[in-house]
Amino acid sequence: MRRDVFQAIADPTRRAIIALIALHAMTPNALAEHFDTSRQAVSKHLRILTECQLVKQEVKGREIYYQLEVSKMKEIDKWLEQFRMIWEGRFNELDNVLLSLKTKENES
Amino acid sequence: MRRDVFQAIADPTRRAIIALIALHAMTPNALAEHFDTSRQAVSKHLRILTECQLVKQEVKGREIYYQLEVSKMKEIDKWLEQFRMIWEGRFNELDNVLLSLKTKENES
DNA sequence: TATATTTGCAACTGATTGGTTTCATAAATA
DNA sequence: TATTTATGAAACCAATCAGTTGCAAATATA
Repeated sequence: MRRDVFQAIADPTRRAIIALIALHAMTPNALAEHFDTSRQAVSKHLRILTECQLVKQEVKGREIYYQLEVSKMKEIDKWLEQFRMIWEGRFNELDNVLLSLKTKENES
Repeated sequence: MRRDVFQAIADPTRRAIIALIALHAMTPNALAEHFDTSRQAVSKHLRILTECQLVKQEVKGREIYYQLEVSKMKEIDKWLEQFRMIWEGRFNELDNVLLSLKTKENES
């Protein structure tokens, strides 16, 4: 199943999970206490987040601590970059980005 | 129908539409030429983008020019802010943000 | 005025989503 | 060893999604 960072953060519960584990690693059980859904539902969200590498696991006995893969969050930031230039009125830099995007496109 | 910016950018076609109209306003017909889907499908995407105020329309005769509402893109940027502090290792600033988030929570 | 163009909307469809309940497995503990 | 705890996986379900085709309305053009 092809997982996508943008699809992963589309769900509000998953965004809340991300915000929680950004502070410190947490187990599924501990996470589930913060939500109205079942532990299994949280587990499914964690699977999706794992599939797109937004979180990583650290097994500790029978517990699994989930923590945020911060580097993956940068992908969203990277996508925003082009628009940030627009809203900051940095049109010259925008031209450069568009050029490099086009070059990449031709490469692939 | 409650529309959300994060849900809106979850779809790759919608992200492509956003990238296109970020450069200059476009009509649904012109946009549809860039995709393999029907004009009506693009129109549905535009409706979703309009509902969450990511795009705005400018009617010109029988044509409708869609353009990006850049300010709405900042919402994503705003959400990223807390994590950007983590990946930049600016933990002191992070503390301040978390504090203000908690204060806001108590206010509402 | 008759016709062509641009667009949005409605109805339908198969796939995906987020949730549930039930079960299996592995580790900790009595 | 028997039991409890922590977890993931499977099967199922209602709702939503992204696409389609067909249509209606409004504007431009012949």
